[in-house]
Amino acid sequence: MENFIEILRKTKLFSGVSKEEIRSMLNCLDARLYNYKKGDYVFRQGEHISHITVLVKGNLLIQKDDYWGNRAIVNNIAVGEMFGEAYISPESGHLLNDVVAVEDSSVIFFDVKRIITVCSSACRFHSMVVQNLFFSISEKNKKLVQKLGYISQRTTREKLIAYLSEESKKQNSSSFIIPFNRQQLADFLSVDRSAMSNELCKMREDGLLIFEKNKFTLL
Amino acid sequence: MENFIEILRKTKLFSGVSKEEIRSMLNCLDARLYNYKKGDYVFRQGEHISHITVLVKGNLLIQKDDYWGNRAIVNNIAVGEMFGEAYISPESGHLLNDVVAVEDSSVIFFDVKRIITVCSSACRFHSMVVQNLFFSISEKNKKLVQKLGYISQRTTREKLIAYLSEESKKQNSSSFIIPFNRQQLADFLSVDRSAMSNELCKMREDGLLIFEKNKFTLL
DNA sequence: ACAAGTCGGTTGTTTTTACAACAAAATGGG
DNA sequence: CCCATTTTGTTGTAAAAACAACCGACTTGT
Repeated sequence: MENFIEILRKTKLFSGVSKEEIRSMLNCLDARLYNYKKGDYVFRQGEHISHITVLVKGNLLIQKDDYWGNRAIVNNIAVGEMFGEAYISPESGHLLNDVVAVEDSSVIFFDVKRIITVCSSACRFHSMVVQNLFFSISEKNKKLVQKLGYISQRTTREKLIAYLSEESKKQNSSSFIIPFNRQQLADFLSVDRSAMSNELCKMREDGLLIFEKNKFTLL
Repeated sequence: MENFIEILRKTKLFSGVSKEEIRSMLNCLDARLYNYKKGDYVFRQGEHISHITVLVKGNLLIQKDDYWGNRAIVNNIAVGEMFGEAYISPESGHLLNDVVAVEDSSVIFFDVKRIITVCSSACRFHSMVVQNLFFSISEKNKKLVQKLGYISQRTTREKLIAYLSEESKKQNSSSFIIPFNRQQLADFLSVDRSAMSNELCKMREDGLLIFEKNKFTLL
C-alpha cells in the first residue's frame, strides 16, 4: 500500500491532502489493496458495489455485453482514476458492466459508508476527501450533461455547432483551441471522422467558421 | 418558506427527514426563498453558482443559445427537482445555460458550502442530507452514463439494442416493460419516431425480439 | 535523408436516417 | 356507443451519414 501513496496523492480524491495525511486516512477509510492478473475480472456484471475504487497500477477496461452476446468496450481506466462512484447509491442497483484488467493491475478499495459518514474528527482531512469526492462526481456530471447535449443533436453539423459554441463560451472567445485532433473529436461526438472532416469544410464554405489544425474561429 | 416544507420533504434531497427536522435545518443550511415572475431569469449564462436550488413552485426551463443565437431547450425542471448540483465544484466554472421561469415560480437556495461542510452536530440530520445529495448526484451520474451509452451508438438499431439489452438486464428477464411510449423512447434515444418504429419492426422480422405496446421480449 | 507512421482532407458508393404524409389501431371522455 | 384524440405502424423521398479507399502534408526516429 505504502508504494502507492504518492499515486493516491495525485488523484482527484486526495487532492490537497499530504502523503502523511493520506497514510493515516487509509486506516480511517478502511482502504484495501487488491491485485489482479491480466485478464482477471475486477467487477462482474450484476455485482453490487459498496466501494469506490482507485486504480494505482496497470490498466482496466469497462466492457459490456448485450443480450445477444456482442461485446462493447465502454471505457478504460488509467492509473489514478476512480471507478464506482456512480454506484454508491443504495438504489443504483447492480453493476451493468464488467471491469477487466488488461494488464497486471492493483486497485485500492474504499468503503463508501466510511467515506460519506464522517468519522469522529480523528482524521482532520476526512472532510476534505468528502468534498473532493463531491466535486469530482459533480464535475463528471457536468461533463456528461454537456457531452449528451452535443451527441443528442441529430446531424453532424449540429453536433459540431453545439460543441464548438460551448467551447467558445468556455474559453470566452470566438477563437479557441480544442483539446482533440480530428479523430478524437469524431470519437467524442460519436460520428465518422471523414464525414465530420467533410462537414467542417462545408461549414467553412458556408462562412460559419474558419479553422487551422486545433484552432477554431467562429464567425 | 413554511408553506413549502411539505414539498421539500418529498424531494430527494430531504428524503427520510421529517418536517420538524427540515424546519430546523433550513436555518442551519442558510436556506433562502426567491420568487420569480413568469419570464424572469433564475440564472444567466456565465454566472457563477454557489448554491444548490430546489424548485418548490412553478416550472423552470433550461435553455441554451449557441454562438449564432439559435436557442435550444435543454430541459425543464418540475416542482421538487434540483438544479445546480453539477456546478458545485469550484473548478466547474461558469454556467453554460440560462434558467428561466415559464410561470410564476419559487426557488429555495441552499449554500453549497454549508451543506458539504458538516456543521457542529447541532443538526443531527445534516449528514443525512449530505448522503442524499451524494446519492442523488451519483444516481444521476449513472443514468447519464447509461443514456450516453445508448445514444453514442451509430444506428437506430444499435441504439435500440443497447437500450433494450440494458433494460432486460435491469429487470432481470428477457421479457420486460419499458417506461416509455414510442415517441418518448424516440426522444430518449434521440432518433426519429417513425424511423425507430420502422426499425423495431425490421428487428422483429429479423427474429431479434417481439413486442406489444410497452412490453418487449428479447429472443 | 529516408522510411514509417500519423493526420487531415477528398471522393464515390451504399446504407441509414429524417421527414412528411397517411392509415390503422387503441384510448378516453361525454 | 360514438367522436375526438393519441398512439403506432407504413411508405416514399430526399438528405445525411457511414464506409472505404486514397492522397498529400507533416512528424518522428534512425
